[in-house]
Amino acid sequence: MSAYDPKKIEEKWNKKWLKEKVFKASDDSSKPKYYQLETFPYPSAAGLHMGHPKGYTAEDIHARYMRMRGYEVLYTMGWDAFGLPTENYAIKVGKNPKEIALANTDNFRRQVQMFGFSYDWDREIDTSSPEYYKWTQWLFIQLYKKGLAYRAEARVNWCPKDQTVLANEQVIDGKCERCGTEIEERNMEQWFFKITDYADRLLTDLKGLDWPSATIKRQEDWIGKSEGAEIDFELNLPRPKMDLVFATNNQGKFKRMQKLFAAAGLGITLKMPKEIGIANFDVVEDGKTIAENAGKKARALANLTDLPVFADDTGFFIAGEEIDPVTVKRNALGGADEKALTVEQIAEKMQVYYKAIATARGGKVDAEWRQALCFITPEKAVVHEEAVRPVVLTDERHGTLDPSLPLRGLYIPKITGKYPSEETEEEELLELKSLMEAIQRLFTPAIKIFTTRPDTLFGATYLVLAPEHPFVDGCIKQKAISNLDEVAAYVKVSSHKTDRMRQEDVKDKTGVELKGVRAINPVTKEEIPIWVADYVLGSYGTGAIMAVPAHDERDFEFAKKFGLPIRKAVVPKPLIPGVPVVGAAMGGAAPELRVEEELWEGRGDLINSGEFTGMDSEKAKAEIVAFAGGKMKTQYKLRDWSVSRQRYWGVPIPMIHCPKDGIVPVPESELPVILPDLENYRPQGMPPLAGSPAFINVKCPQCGGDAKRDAETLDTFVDSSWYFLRYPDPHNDGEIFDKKKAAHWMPVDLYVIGAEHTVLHLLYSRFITKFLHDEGYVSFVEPFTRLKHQGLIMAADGQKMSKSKGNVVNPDEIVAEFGADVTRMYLMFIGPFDDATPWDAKGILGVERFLKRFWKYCTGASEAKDVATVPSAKNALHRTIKKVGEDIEAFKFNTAISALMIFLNEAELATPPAKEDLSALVKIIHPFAPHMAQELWSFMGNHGYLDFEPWPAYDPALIAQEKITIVFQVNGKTKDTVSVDAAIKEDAAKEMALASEKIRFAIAAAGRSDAQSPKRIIYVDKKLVNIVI
RNA sequence: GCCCGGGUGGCGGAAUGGCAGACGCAAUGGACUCAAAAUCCAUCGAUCGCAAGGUCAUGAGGGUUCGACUCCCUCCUCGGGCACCA
Repeated sequence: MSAYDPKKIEEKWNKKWLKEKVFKASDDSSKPKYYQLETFPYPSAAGLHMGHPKGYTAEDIHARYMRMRGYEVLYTMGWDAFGLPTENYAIKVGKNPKEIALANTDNFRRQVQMFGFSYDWDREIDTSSPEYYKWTQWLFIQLYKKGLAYRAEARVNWCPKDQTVLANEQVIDGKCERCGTEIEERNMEQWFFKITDYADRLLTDLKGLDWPSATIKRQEDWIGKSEGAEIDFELNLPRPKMDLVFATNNQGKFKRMQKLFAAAGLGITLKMPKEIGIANFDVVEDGKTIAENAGKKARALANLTDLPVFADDTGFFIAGEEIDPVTVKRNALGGADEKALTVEQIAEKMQVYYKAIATARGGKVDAEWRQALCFITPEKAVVHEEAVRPVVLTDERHGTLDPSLPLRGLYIPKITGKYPSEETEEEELLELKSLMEAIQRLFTPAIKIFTTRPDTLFGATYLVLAPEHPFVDGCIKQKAISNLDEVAAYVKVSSHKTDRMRQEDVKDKTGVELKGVRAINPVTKEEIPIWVADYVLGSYGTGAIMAVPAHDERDFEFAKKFGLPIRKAVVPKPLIPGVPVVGAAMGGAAPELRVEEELWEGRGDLINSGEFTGMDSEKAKAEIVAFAGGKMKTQYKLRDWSVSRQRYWGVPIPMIHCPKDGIVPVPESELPVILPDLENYRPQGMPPLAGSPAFINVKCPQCGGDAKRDAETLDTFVDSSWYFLRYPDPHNDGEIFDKKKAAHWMPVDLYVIGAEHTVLHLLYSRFITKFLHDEGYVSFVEPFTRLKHQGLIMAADGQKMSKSKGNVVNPDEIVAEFGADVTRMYLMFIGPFDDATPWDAKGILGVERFLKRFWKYCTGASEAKDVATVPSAKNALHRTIKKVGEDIEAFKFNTAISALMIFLNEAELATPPAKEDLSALVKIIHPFAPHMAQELWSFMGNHGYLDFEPWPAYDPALIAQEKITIVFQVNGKTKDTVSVDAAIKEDAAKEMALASEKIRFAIAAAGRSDAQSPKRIIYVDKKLVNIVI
């Protein structure tokens, strides 16, 4: 047998593997499935960098190992080929992006094939191919149909160099993630995906995933859930008298409501539509919820008048399900003729129906009666409110529901115990008290704030509004403040600041007071000033905060700077119960703190807090919120996903803008909307596609009139947020994927991605998966079961590899010099898989030597050494089989390789191996160095591929037979080591220890020459004996 | 500022409560050779000692334990992330 010649054998096996489609994954194998995925690369002009083969080799080792363990492995490759760098590069070299992308993918394919990764190449996908992006477009349309893709004007990040909008996530340190240019902010109309609808599920479903904890943490942080409360601060402004149109044609209802409004003393005159000259007011109540129905009615009327509009709808929540009486009646009657039934009979049928729902939902019949309101202001701002009251379904007026008794009433309101028709006006007002309170709140000038610290409400000494808060704008427009110019100037200055600039001012807060208007602290009833400051963000919460300078560092700084009052509401818990913390405000008066007193942001006991004084601050939160008339509220930092890009090389957005019908999706039968070849695809202040009349001008699919296509393309993160669902069925032209095939292969069992993808790609992919779940396409809610990250390969100097630093190691050169197997193995041996480790040009020599020696050993060219004699390497082999298998599963490839090296070091000293042992050895190195192992396998006279040979089993008995080394210690310090039988017992070990010369010597040296007995002897099984003296 | 990870020989790293430095690189000495490369053998944390052996040592300091790289506290330092989210 000749010497190890990687070039020759690697070419040979790579060709065979490809030609014979050895790694084709079968959709209907009887073997258990295993789906492995790695981030498909962005095929850049630079070719592979060393980080790619590091992650890919790990996956390939795992894939080959799993095949040997009897799994049908789906392991694939594809190209995330759309995107800016390719487009920019194409512009630079004056070629078409498509040409560039094709050349790049060809190069990438050549490179990954050179490494011998065991992909099923028949499933290769390319996001820039119409076959693929047809389904990206289809996905967009599905999201649009569900209201999850919407257009809105928004402040966006604009990269002036790339001439496009970027998602918040693509802005790093105020600069473009791709090109590093400083980002500008602009207001533009954009497409968004409503990922915020999934915020809570994206958070809770993280539990139970086999992901690195840091990645889970980063997802959680990004979603940014905060539990707090919304509290209204009334203003010292008079409540306006006003007319309000009630969106109903029902005279009876109108009269009752009119009386209620009058009785509540709100200064509001309720009018019917016909009173303001609107005769035909009619709306179909087909909303999914009562709030939606109320909204529909209000909106329909609001389009016809400039007066504020009010609409209501009523219904029930029974055992968690919302149902309006109209629906209940329809379902309860089940097609029966209503006119043929008595009122009692209808009531009975309805109650049976209610009961059935309740029983289906776990037997609980407790229910809530709800009245949903919708107000629309003359400025078309929409406000929803709801009044909720528990009711009990009864058979008798005050009894409980017993299925065996005859059914009577429909419901009994809890307070008066009467049917609505029997109530007096006062009683009805009492019943609807919470509703009237909600109305009252709506029409009382107030500012709604969000806080996570409602427990500190008694310490709120001023409010702060974001400069973009509508109230600030209102104050300026209506000239409601005395320092108009000052406020207007401040708002103007901050509107020119980017978020980035605002952040730079963290330590120097600015702001102005709205003079002439004050807010009322809802619990202290004190009038407090209102300020405008850009340290409050308009885009989070309600854009307004209550400032509690004693318990919030930002408010504290602001209060110090502008001389605002600071009042303590919480003091730290006393260390000894009952004894107050020294320095805390004691003994009553003097709630005002001096500025130099420190702030306390932690939990504690309430002070200066009226009836809540003395309570634990955490426990007081909910009670204070209720007391202040606020409500608990959960906020998320997560924002909707902006997906429009004003560039060429991406997926065209499959939407049509019709002057008559508005936005109309391209009919699904007309997909894909092909990205056309353009003469000029450079961005020039507008999306390149807008410059192509042939593309843009189109007939509206709805009315057939002239319309225009959307000229923007999709963020490439959309392409990659579903690609893992395409591999199970990559060539399907009739649907996005076959549900059965997806159900068979998904979810992905193992996903290896770079640490840079821990937020966006994962979040987006999880969102799309959940959406497809909700649409019934997949049954699971999380796409990736187990996740691993590969650490970077750094340059030899410990720096990141970069072209500009000239420290890049080129995979082509390394493979040409050492071969793919050596390169693969060194990438795995270099350090722990998820650590960033520097490339050591000399270090690879060690792996090369090892593989050469391994080759020699297996081909019989190495002679047994005369230096020492190790009778058999069999025990060591079985120990190694165990170790290598366990390490592959745990992604500890460096120690797996080290175990193989240790084995060879020992085996070379032993007698030549038996054939079966040699076979096992070749099998366990195969995942790491598959070309060499396969060549050895065939040299040993075998046919077929190692990938389908079973992974060798180890014999635990052989491992147990091995001698073990046991340690003797005196006072925890090792004094002697002996090799003993693995089956050694405690008594024997202790005896041996006490008999040891070295131990006796050590005991004597420790000054106990009087040979007194040890205080204690500690025995750890198969490890040590420790003699304590 | 806050949150997460790290810090072990000249270097990459191993050991997750039980022999610190596995495995590999580099280095030194030797064998082979006319010579070099390749290969093979030996040494290889510091320190004291002729030696046997001792002492010190896992960023620093404290603690828990029979025993700590490993667990706890304080601090230093490097890397990454978030950054006025109320």
